[in-house]
Amino acid sequence: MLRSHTCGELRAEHVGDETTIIGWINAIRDHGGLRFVDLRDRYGCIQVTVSPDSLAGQSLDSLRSEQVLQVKGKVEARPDGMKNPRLDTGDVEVVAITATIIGDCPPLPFDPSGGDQVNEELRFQYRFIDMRRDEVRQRFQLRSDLQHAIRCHLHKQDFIDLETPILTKSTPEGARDFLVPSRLNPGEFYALPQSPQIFKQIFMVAGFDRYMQVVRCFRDEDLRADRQPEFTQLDIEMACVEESDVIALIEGLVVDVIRTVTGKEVATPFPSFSYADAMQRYGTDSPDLRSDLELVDVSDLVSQLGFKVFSSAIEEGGSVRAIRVPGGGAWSRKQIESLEDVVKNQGAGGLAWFKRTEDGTAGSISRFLQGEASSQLLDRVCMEVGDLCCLVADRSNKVVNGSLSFLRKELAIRLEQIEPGALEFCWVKEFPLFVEDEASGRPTPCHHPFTAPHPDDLERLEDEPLTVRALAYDLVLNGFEVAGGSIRIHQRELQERVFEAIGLNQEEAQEKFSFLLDALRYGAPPHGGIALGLDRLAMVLAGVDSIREMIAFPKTQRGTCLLTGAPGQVSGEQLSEVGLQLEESEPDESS
RNA sequence: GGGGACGUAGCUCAACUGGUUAGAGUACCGGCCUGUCGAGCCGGUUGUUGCGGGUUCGAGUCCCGUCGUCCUCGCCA
Repeated sequence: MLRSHTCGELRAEHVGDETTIIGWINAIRDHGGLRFVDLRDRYGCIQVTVSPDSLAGQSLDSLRSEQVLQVKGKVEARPDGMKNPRLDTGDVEVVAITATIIGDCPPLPFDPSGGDQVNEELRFQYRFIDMRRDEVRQRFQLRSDLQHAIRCHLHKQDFIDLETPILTKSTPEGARDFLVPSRLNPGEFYALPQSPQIFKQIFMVAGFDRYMQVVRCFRDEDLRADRQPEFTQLDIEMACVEESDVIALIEGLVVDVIRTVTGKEVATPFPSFSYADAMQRYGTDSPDLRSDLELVDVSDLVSQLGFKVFSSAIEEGGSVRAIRVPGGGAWSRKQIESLEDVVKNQGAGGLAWFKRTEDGTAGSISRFLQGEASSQLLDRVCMEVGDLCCLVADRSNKVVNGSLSFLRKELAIRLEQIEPGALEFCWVKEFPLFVEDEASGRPTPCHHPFTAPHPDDLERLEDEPLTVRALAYDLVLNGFEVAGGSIRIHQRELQERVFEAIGLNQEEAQEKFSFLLDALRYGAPPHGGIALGLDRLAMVLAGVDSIREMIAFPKTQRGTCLLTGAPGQVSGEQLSEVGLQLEESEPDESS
């Protein structure tokens, strides 16, 4: 070893010992003859003193931040009054006998002590420097601890960790696939997996009745703060289970690993909503329960108020819904009207509002608030004096829900309801099995085509497919979807009925999913599972608001890697080996 | 594909309604300094204002285009 100790481990008990340490120069305080050098590694930071008195005839110039320095010296107690209680190693210091720059470093492209304030572009371009920072190191330590705790927990419960292919087959539906050309089969392509869905079901047929894998997944879709084209899932599948078994397993797992990595206690069972309830009360299928604000449907009451925006929205099949803002009556007109942008961004025409005052109501729609309907409205929304009520009306319930769920988020922030460090889980269940595809008008799977229909709704599968609920469930944390799963179809006949409902005939289904359909014929047990977005969970636990912070080498919004420059061009030879030719990229002359 | 924000010294930012030689902190370089821990003191260097075009007597500032990063809608079974 080139070192005898790490920079974080020296304590008073080491005083008098000889030591050799290696670390990065965190800071230098130069007093002329005497220099203090803070040497840092993964484990901590220690003060080294370098002076002509201590150095064995060596002269040492040009020390600079982030050089890698090897110091041989003696551990000494710091003089009284010179100890640093903010450092774990602050009772001692290393007096250098020799000091050698073993990894030089030019002036830095950015100041690592600048925290997350530094331009993200630079941080990710020089990620090796960025990752030396404490905050960043701690995030990756947390992520590692999380994965370790998950594996321990599941290992103890008899789960087997199995791997699935990265080079696999493109399947229709779902997200866009990343494609990989096949040299041995010119003109044909592998796809990178969007998830190991079918493979894990095949494991169930094989009898590996408790499977887990921490696995990379790939989806070629546009990026977001919480979405990367490659991301990591904790993938789980279990045989001989019902929905409640999967839910119980995940609650136990999540509570255990969060306790292990953060020390926090999370109460179970988690609150649970049907999809319909979640949409009704929060306007979204991933409600953030850190806020207790709820939406209230007032369509039936406001249709009689004589306010045309409301009545015409309802006549056209839409709705009017409200959010009560406790204490919002104190907000200025300007503050309230700034909320309008939030709902307009989601397609709403505008924001209606009123305050309840001592002597009635005030605000944009108060002149319509008269009579019985008006007092019923105040009652239903539970308006008290000093409250504000925000309303959105639209012919599309989707717009009403969407805009109010965004408004709810904004209100929660303004009301300071979002407590730092809070972890509010909930389940959302009974998703629709299908949603209507806007282009074709055809039912298309809401989750994926192997999701089991709710047994109570089976008879409507052919005639009213859009009303059939699924045995599907999402786990939501602080408004982020962190896991999603379902009970799967394990009978080939039912699977064929579902394919039929989404417009896949037997031949097409056979062609696309023969490997699964065949497996289902050869003794498939009932099974179900879930996949948990590990980067996202880690992101919430770390208290950061970008998934990129939890990925060592993340992609930019345009899908490029700032460190490597990927994606890049390849040679003509490489292309021809895989039987590909690039289209001429000619300037667009469509004028 | 749509909407929005940003781009000024290595870094973080400033520069009013267009107006003198584009500033500050920090980093960097030089000098002083043997008990600092955000060390201190003195001095100094650093700019294609992302790029290209336009309007103007005059553009960091206004307009058009373009590139990059971020947020967001669509998209993400």
